[in-house]
Amino acid sequence: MYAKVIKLTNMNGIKYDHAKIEKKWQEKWEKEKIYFPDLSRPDNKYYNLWMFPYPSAEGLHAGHAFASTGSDVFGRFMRMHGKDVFQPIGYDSFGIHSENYAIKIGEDPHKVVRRTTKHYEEQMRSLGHGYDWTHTVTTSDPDYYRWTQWLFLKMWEAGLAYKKKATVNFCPSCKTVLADEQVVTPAAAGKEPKDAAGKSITNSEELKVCERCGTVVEKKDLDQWFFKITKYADRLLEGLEKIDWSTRVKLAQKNWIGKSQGMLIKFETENGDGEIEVFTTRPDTLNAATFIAIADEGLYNQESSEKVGEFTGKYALEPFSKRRLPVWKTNYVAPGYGTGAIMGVPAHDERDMEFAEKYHLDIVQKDPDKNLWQEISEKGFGKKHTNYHLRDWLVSRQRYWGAPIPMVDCPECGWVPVPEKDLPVILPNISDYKPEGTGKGPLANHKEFYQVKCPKCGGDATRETDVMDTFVDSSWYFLRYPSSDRESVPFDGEVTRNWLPVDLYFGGAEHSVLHLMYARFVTKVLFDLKLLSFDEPFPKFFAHGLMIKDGAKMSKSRGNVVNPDQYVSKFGADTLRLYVMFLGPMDASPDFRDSGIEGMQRFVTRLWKLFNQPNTIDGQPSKGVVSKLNQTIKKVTEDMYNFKYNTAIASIMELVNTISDKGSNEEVLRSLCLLVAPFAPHLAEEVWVEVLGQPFSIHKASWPKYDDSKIASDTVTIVIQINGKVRSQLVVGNKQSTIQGDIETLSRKDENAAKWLKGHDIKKVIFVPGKLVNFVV
RNA sequence: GCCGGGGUGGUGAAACGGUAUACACGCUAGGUUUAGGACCUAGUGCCCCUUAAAGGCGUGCAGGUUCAAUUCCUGUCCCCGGCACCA
Repeated sequence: MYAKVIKLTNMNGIKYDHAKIEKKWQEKWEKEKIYFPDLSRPDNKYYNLWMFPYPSAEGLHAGHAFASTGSDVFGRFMRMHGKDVFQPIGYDSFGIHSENYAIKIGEDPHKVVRRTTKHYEEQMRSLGHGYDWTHTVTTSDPDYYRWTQWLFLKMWEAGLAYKKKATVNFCPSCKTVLADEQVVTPAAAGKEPKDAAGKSITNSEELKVCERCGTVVEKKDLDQWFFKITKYADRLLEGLEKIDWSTRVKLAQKNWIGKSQGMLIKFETENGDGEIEVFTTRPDTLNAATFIAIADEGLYNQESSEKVGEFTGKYALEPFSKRRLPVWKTNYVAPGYGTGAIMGVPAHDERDMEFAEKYHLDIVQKDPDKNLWQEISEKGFGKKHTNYHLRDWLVSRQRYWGAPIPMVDCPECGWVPVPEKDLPVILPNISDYKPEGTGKGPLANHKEFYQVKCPKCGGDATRETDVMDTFVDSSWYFLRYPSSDRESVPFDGEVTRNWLPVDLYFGGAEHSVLHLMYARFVTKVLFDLKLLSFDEPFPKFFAHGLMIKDGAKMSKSRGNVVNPDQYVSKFGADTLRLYVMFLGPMDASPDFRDSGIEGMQRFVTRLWKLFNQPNTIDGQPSKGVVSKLNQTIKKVTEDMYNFKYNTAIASIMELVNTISDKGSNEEVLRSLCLLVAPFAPHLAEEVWVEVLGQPFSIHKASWPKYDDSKIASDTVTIVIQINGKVRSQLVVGNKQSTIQGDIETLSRKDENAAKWLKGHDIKKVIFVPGKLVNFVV
């Protein structure tokens, strides 16, 4: 088939028609179902999951392409290792993002989501990802949210869902409450901080804003639904020990859970009219306590950076010595944490010291006494106690675009769950879906929705009009994918047992304490309910970096969002895939630039020409080419497992350079094609089938193996160092390079080295076989 | 403040005890082309030097360990991220 061509010259005539070839194989892959594994046969299962996107109006941007390609490349790599890779995709389509956009353009969110999900699907197909399009999930579909509501009922049955009046975070712009986890620093939100009127705030120090819109949150006392995630605090902490996640993400969760062990200690007030209980992690410093500080909501909410206090006029008694400790109201004690009261120990706590100095309180120097831990509990003054930073998960939202909470408030029976058989509670189509910020959601204006009969007693009752937080939708979606075709259950027992947990979860680190913790919590609850056989959903999670453009995180507000479509149509999906994977390691934050992608296009063209007009040599390729090929297979294979696709591609480029220079044969080209396949699936398939004449499909072919014995090349360069400085080099035979005597002799004969050795005593010789020799003189 | 992750050419980056800058981008010169583009060839850290050879200096900064340090250790500065008056 190949003519004998010595030099790669005059290849300008060969064009790679990416549009035609990519379309051709995308259709063939779908027709032949090569990415649709048979879920009834799980022997070689590999569940490869990328965090599903919320379908925005703008569509996927290049950052999505970077992340999703990273996931897809690994899925292809595993498929070429004989795994039945299940790689599903879906849409996190409920929630404020989609709803706010619908409000902005004045269109029904149902319609908006239908349009945006369609656009996403087209974009993801155009990138050539190996998704199983027969198992997609859309969280705003009644078929899906029916089971989100089912999950709520399970929480209720397990005693883990409750409604309670509490001081909660409220976003005046989104006109809804937020979970603690959704209240973040402006930097984390990636937004300019704004006040309730939408004006930018420049003094952004220590501000807490809405994760969605960047508006400074307010505190309100409202009746809200919570999930008791605090009950799982310890289990969530312990589970971190057994999962393969980066320390960075694990620590973020650990910090968020914020476990601290200490004691609750009671102080009687002076005139015997009560007692004050404090939480402390340092009961051993009780002897040095000089005052009691209690939280004051009013002072606390003033958000003063300086410590402020007011003396209450009361005194509390230190339990052992009965010392009189003044009781102060302050702003530096958090009301919601511990007992909302602390003992002030200026000698052992900087903050207490600052306060004591400001208000001229006593400062007592006493050494800590470890025995106090025991003595306090023996005397009954206090007891050991563990506190957590983690709060219960606030799941209700006074919005429209979410799954209605399936509960009914009956004047006779109290809160009654909607029976499972009556699910889903359909979200009605209404036109007045804008939030009003009255503390009630838009559904509260619709009698036809909330006027119901009590499922228990049949009397008149009121349906809950709040909907669920989007993070409830996404807390269990990975369970639904393999069972998306089941109508009568949220997830099928057998399929779930066979295909879960997820083998590799690929996603952004920004979800460290939101989605990832909620999903772990929900999994543990379902495990306890004996509905799952595992209690960690994602034993391996890889956090990719966030793509940068012009030095800043891509975001619509900055106007630096790159749409991949134009690059797909101009350069093709393969070039774009290779380009974004080549930018840097997957966990870095690559900067997208146009000039780079043109360079990658050159590489793709070179590849295409190399395969179509190869400089084939008759018979066996040189040993140098064989050794380079084996080195490359080894390097690429190792890099793939570490998500260092950039260096994997670099070594493939090196191999291409070597082949261009020294020639190849069909066997070498086949291996090269296989190495390229995960990155450039279309080009590789075209070459594999049409040029190399191999059976369809390369994506089910075996990943090439390397032969250790063929890695070594004929000659090796040995570095000669004198006192650790490189002075010369020797090119010697492979065998000779490991013989110290030979190398020493050759080094002395080497002109350059001899110059440095002349007139010196050699004190020591360090020899690293096959690498270097170092003379110490 | 505490806890993570980082500071390497003009740029993205590689090496992570053993030739610092692989692989690319960009740039310079030459070839090819009617021209441009594309493509091909050569060069490209800094200093000294007409050039080359040879040499010196170079991985934020200052020390240390080692025959040998971007890599290990100590101190320090800066950037990014998480948590935070959480007692």
